Amino acid sequence: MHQKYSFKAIEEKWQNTWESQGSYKVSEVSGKPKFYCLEMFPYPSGKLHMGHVRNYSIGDVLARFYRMKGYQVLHPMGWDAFGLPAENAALKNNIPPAKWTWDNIANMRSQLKRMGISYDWDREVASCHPSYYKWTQWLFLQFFKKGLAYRKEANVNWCPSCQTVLANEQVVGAGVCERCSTRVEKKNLEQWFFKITDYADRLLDNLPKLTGWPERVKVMQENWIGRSEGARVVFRSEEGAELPVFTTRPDTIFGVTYMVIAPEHPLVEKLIAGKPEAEAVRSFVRKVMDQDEIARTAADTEKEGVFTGAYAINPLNGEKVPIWVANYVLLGYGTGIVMGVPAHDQRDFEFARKYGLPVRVVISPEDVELKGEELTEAFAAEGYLVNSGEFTGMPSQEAIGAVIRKVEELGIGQAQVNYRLRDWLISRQRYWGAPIPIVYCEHCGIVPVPVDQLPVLLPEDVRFKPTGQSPLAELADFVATTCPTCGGPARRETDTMDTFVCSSWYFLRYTDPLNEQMPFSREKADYWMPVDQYIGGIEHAILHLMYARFFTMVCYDLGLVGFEEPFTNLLTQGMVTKDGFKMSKSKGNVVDPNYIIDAYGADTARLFILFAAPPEKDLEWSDQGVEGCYRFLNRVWRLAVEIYEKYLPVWQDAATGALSPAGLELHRKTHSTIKRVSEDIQERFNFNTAISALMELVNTIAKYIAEDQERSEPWVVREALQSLLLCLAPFAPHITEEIWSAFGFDGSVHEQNWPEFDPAALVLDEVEIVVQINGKVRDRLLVRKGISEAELEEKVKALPKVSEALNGKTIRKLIVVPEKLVNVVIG
RNA sequence: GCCGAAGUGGCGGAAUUGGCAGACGCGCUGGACUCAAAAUCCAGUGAGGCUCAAACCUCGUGUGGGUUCGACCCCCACCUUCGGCACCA
Repeated sequence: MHQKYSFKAIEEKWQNTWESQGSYKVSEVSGKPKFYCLEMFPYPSGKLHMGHVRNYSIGDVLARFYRMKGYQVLHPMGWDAFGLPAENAALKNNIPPAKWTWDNIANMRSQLKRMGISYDWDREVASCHPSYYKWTQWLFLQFFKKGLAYRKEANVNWCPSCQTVLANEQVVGAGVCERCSTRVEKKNLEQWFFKITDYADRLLDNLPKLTGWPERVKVMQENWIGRSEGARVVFRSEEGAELPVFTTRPDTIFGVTYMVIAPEHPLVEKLIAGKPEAEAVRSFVRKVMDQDEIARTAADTEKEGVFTGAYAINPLNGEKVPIWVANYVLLGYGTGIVMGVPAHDQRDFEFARKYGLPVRVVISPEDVELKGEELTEAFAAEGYLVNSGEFTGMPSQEAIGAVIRKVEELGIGQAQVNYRLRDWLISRQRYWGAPIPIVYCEHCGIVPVPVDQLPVLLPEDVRFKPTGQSPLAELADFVATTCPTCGGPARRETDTMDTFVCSSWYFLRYTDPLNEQMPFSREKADYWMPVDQYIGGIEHAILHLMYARFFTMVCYDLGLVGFEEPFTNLLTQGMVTKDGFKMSKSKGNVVDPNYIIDAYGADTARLFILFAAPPEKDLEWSDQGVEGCYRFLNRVWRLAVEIYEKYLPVWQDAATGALSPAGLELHRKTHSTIKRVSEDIQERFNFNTAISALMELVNTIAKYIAEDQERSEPWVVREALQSLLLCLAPFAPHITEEIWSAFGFDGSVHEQNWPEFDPAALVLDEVEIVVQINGKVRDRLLVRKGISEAELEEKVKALPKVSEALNGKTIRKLIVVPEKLVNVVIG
């Protein structure tokens, strides 16, 4: 063995060997358990960043671990390759987006290879390749056939910087674009949508079954879906126009003192027709519409409204109440009309007080009488009905059902569930995406491109000007086509699909990446799926993770797969920060993975990033911490060299005779380390503590060989070294492979069975008992294992510390925790 | 405002879930090796008190209470930080 740890030579050597031997290629094997380990595929921005390094290091530990555990491990990598940066780069540098993207992919692929991640590169996919987006388009057509892809005009989010529309999920924070943080505007446009709302219930109901998902991700999805149960009740205006409302509190219907309609509601014009208030209402509506959507929907925006001059009739008590228009009612939720119950809804309360509308109490707590005029805030809790006709006296829970039955009887309403979730807007007015496979024909209307004409290829000779229209629209050759149905002249859809569509099914393609007949075969998908461990950033908690679930459910309904949920276990890794901030160019705190690999090697980079923090937490980058990990690997190397020189000539496989105390301790440490590392990887994902256990083992081995003069029990050292290499292999694959091979051990370290610990090795003859007096540690006692409780108590009582503390007082109580602790309670 | 997560040495973090707080690593201090430095190795390292030294004692896991023989861990109230949602009827 070389005296020096030459990481560069070692890493290159083994990466080449693994590649030429196809070490990580995998196929289906019946009768062997499978493990699908998946990291979120990256956008090919050009360079790996530390977040990627962290993501893929975590995945690789698991992939290598489960391989050693005897699983068929599917561990693929690919590229989420459509998207705006390619177009922006094209504009800036005059490079075609395709070239820019493929160059970036080549660059990042070679970086990943330098990391030594165990991917099956034969399964690599790129969402911008026609062999992939052909199937994205195919899936779109399946959605279309099922009525799950449709076109409609809607008031949609528009990012003026990206010059395209966005899905609701892509508007974040205070109404800014998820990509570029530009403030999003609203536009009325005709667009393509996926009917994700049809799946709202299933997306919600399955959440509790996802026991391997972090609670917070599930909560975020639950909030996003925003299910609320209530009733739809149709009020009527005096003139007879239907005014349906959605309410979660039908029990408060006798407390309605006014109605509110959203300013942009189409009924507004009808209501004010011929009324003296008409002009005032119109000018109010204009004012609200001019207001920024974001400002208008903020919770702290002042509630404002005007009376329309029209009245509605409460269908339950026949009462006539005024209809108002107000900014706090949104057209997009429920029916866009709200029944105003100021006594029992805080928003209605504020509005009513401002405009002097009556506040009528219809729900009362058990022992207090509320008075509308005296309330300072709405009473929104449950209680008993008052002033509510035949329902008076009912508890509100019961009344909800009773009122619903009543309106059903009257034929003016029914129970209804409402969702916050909106349909997914998927069309984008941009070039670098999968073309939507649709043709518009003057005679036949919207016509899907027949499957045998897929893919609709993305033309490459395109000029870029972000104009708010897809650049494809300017390509006459692309636009002009013939109708697949009637053969007449037709025009192609020029919008492309949201890149989140492409990433909603890539995990299925990995299971069968070369299939030319189908996006994937059901057989292969059912073999590998669901993903056993998915790893990625928390930023996808709603977006990608909900879309992917939706796609999988649709595929299930289409009979393409035999499972509804794609990801059994989800690990959301924390950010990599430096100086307390997320690494970013603008902050100037970026650490380049290339630099770290050049200076210390991939093994050190991987080890540090896994050691510095548990995976779910944010990780603060530390150059000194990297040094520490580099030192550790050097220590491992020197230790191996020393063992090679001193022990290799006297190796023995098996135990002979009884071990010395030091040998026994090393043996025990070896097995406790195996136990610890196995549990930390498999059950807790605590790679940091697994690594610290390995550091302890190295320290113990070093101490042992420094003191071992006779070398009469070399098998203990051999066992310790082999176990160390095997347990370290998933974290630092190159150095362990090199040492394993230098010692002439069989095959590749990565193809060995994961070591099993021997419980017998962990058994101690003697255990240290902590002795507490009144709960405070006062002494320790070494006793033989299996000592009787009575004998232990005697020994404890005999301790000088105990008699000293006793000093005339009595022992009140003696708590004994077997093999651990005795607490003497003195009083 | 609502929901959720987190607060432990100089720093990153341990404590396998109610039983020795601070594992492991970084940093720092002292020592060995060296002409010197780097590298490496050894020892020490929560705060305070007492002591020549050791022994020993007190305090200590965001704050204040509580439960318990015993609390970083459980309960109640609060503070701070970070995320998500936010006029959703």
